[in-house]
Amino acid sequence: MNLSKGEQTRKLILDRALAMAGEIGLEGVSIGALADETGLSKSGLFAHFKSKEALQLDVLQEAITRFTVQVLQPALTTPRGEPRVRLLFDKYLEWIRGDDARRGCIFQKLTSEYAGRDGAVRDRLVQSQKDWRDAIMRAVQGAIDEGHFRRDLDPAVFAHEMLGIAMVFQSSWRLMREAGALPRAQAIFDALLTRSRSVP
Amino acid sequence: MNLSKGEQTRKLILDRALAMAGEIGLEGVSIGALADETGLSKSGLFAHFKSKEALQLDVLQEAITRFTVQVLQPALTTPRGEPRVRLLFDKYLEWIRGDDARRGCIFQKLTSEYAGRDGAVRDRLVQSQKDWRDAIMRAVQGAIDEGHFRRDLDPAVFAHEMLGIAMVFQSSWRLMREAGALPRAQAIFDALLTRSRSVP
DNA sequence: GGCAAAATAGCACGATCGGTCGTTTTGTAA
DNA sequence: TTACAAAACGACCGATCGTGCTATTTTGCC
Repeated sequence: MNLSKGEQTRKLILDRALAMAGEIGLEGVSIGALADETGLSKSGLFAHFKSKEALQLDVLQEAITRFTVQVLQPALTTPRGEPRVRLLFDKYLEWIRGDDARRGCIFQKLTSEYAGRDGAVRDRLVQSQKDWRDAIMRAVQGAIDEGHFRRDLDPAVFAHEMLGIAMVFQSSWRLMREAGALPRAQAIFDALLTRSRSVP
Repeated sequence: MNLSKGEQTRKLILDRALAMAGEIGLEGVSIGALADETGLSKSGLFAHFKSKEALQLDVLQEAITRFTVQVLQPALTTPRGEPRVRLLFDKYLEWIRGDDARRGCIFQKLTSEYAGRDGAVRDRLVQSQKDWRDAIMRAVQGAIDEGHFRRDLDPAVFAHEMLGIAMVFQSSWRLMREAGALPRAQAIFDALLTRSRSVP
């Protein structure tokens, strides 16, 4: 084990904080509740961060890192073109579905939470969302270059539509708890792919 | 004036609470801050509601009422078919854009806020969102019946796509603050209309 | 104008908020 | 094993949280 005790604890804190933020929002993650969750004392936990905003930024950064590993990196080892676009969407839906620990897409939560605020957290969030959309657009442009997609397809429009499908899926799945949310999202994305393909 | 003093004050409270909820969320609207905002004392304000949850439900109901007036009712006086669908979308974008007092779609905020919770507020929110989607689907079905839209068009899919366009618009407009968000959303919706029309 | 009812204010409560101390325990390297 | 630094602790700060209870003011009706 090459992690010092402090780094271990810090990882644990961020893990729990991420789970909490996914349920009650980032502002809602209080130091006291987080201390209870991790089994630390309030002051002991707080010592790892200079302020609550610094904690929030670290939590957001942790989410960005996990998103990169879980969604973006697998795409790099997938053939350029439509397969890569398709994989990005599939991994994105997986991310939104989450697991036992992390339920729902935390970025969507933070988007609503920080849309009306200012500050470092919002700035970092905006940047991450732009990066994500750019990654989609690059993959789409790749599919155009490969001849999979129509030459007159606008990557920005494709990205917009793909994000829309995912956002409604998140709403249907998490808030409404509809069983048919996933297949419907996949079907609509299939239709988007179909009308994006170049005519043979 | 046919409103009693209490009803007047109550309207004022709900108005300010709605504005606050749009910025910091419904859970974030504290009694104390709301009292300052309205010029009332904390206890004086609290006397209008039995609990904070009751206040939250009343605020949500007020939002639903305003949405009905601003988006749904205008559609009833618009010709059935594609014009009515188009107007629903336009009014919806207007609602999302909001005005000086109410910025952003409060339902989207509440969707993220209450996706992981349980209780009366979530239940009411889910119902309102289902009602809204049903309204879209009815309008689309009307356009199919009028012969404007393809017979094999799935109203649920159309509603899903329309909601997606609006949600990404909200994100682009409110969080990212992109100037081109509105025309892009309108262009994508135009494309959705085009491919939904019946071939003449 | 008087009077009941409604509306609002004042005050206090236990809990929790983010944050700061000084102190004690624990990990680690010599 | 000892010495020192890192980590965690408990107590405490002023402020605010939601929510009671009791006065006091304001309103609307006869």
